[in-house]
Amino acid sequence: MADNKMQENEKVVKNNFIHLQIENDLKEGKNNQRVHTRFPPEPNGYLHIGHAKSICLNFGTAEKFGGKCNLRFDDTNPSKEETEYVDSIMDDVHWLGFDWEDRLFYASDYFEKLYDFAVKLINDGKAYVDDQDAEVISQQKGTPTRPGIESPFRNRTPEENLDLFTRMKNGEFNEGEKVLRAKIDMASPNMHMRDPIIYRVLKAPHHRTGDKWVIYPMYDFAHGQSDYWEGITHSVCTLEFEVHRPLYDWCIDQLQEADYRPRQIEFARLNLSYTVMSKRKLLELVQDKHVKGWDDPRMPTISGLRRRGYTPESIRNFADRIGVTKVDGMIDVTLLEHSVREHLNKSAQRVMGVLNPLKVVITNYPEGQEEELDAVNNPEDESMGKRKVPFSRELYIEREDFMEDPPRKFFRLGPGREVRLRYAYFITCNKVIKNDKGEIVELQCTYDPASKGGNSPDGRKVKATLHWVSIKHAIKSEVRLYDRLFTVEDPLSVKDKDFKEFMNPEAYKVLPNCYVEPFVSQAKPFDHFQFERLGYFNLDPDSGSDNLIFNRTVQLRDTWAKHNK
RNA sequence: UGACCCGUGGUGUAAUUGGCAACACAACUGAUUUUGGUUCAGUAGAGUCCAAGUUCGAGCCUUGGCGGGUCAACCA
Repeated sequence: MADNKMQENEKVVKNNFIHLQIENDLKEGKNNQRVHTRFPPEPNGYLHIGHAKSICLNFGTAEKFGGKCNLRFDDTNPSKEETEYVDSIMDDVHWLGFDWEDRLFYASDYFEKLYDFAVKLINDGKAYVDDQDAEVISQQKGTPTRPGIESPFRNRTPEENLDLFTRMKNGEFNEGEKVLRAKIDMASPNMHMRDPIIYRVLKAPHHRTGDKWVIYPMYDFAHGQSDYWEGITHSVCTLEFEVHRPLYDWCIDQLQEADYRPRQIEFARLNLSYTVMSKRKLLELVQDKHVKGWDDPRMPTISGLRRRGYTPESIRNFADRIGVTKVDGMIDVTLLEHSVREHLNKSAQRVMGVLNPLKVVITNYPEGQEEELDAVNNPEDESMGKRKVPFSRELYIEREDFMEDPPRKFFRLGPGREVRLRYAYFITCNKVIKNDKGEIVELQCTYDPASKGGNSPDGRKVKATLHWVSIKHAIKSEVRLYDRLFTVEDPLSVKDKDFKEFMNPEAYKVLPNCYVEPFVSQAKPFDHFQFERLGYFNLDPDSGSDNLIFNRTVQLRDTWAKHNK
């Protein structure tokens, strides 16, 4: 009883400072007790693990308070945005396990309303058309420590402004020739309040509106209004928008019909050790073909992680574990890796595989004889059942599992040693056969028929249990092994130009001659398996029967090194 | 020499809103184990950036320092 309650409590999403603020707003009766969030990606790339944090936060928060969460594409810059990205983003959000139902929006849905709103600002004398070019405007803006100076076009009449803005809309001006600016305060200590540009001429086709528009609103001008029109109550974004908040609020203030106020709340974006997350850099990796695409398993994108073998549950658990604060820190990847291991350890089927085969002949096992042995699919979950594994005279074991001259703490096979073949028999190594080059090519062993299933009736113990496959029955397969893409612990410290120098050359390896149990061939894409001492793997959905080995390798290698000291 | 934000073990988050700092990851030790996995038991590690102040009592409040971050795109 008490235990049940404890477990329930553990499942409840951890409170964070945003939840506390919302509870407070609710207590004060704000927004008619509504909680409505949104996830607003710009469709200019694939979503990555950092976005997953935001998705879990926004959708999770809505869920927690019985509210709603919209998906809105912030598509106000047609030069960078593509439909491919829109599609992938929708796939990824769904895959993570969240649903916007019928609340799919685009900032481009509001182009008309945004235009009308800009006209209203002009009529109110709160916006003006500036004829100066980007460089001049930038210079007049001043610096963070020095106030700006006013544009000579700042005091045009509303009539003149309206005429010019209309002509901007009609395509009479070229890019860069004219912009619409909000008239706020050139002396403000906040750079964003120094007459920010709210509309610019951009003669690029938009992925949804085509060439209907040649002027596009800027982020600051579009975001708050979009929030308002969608009924968003809590507009959660990352820390770098903190200084934009006064402008966000200013825009809302101009909405005279405003019957409620969306509120911007900022949190720290995710920084992960050994992980490059900048969209610009990821795009570069894709464009320069350092990886095979946005969903390459080496990428920190959600689709990359998915192909890498990560489960949605594990990513959601990770997001919950790291919490939400305004502290700009660096989270250790091991926490992410722990989250998958935790989930996969419960859900992955165990199967035997040999990545680097070494032939073993059981000399006292009759030639031509075969048998099927029982193997459990998951020792921690009996409901996952059993399978039959074929056994015969000639087997492969992992080359790493044998050492001719074993060091002190090596427990596995060596000359004269006895080990267990998992689910099969005890075997003892009697003879090592080498080729001309002195390489070990075969091991001759004897088995103990009495130890069938893996236990000896005399109670004899062995120190190691090995994976194996029957050569005749095993399926030969190409296996791809993945490791961390980058070698720097703090990728943020690396200069933009140099980041590729820190790519890990070992991050991707193809192992051509691997062997797995026949059982694997029955698997479906995204079924997860676990190999002894190699970690989890899953079938790659995009290349037929190839396998991906998933990331525990490094850890286990380290473990062995430690024991070997 | 501006504005805004942040500062708790190695890392990330907590601390009943002022009551002697907890949890997870990582590390280490030991036990169990038909995966050197898992599981279990345990150890170590911060006195909360610093300094004053208020208070019986401060990680939480005040002031002043120090340190870090963000902002000067017709990007989001």
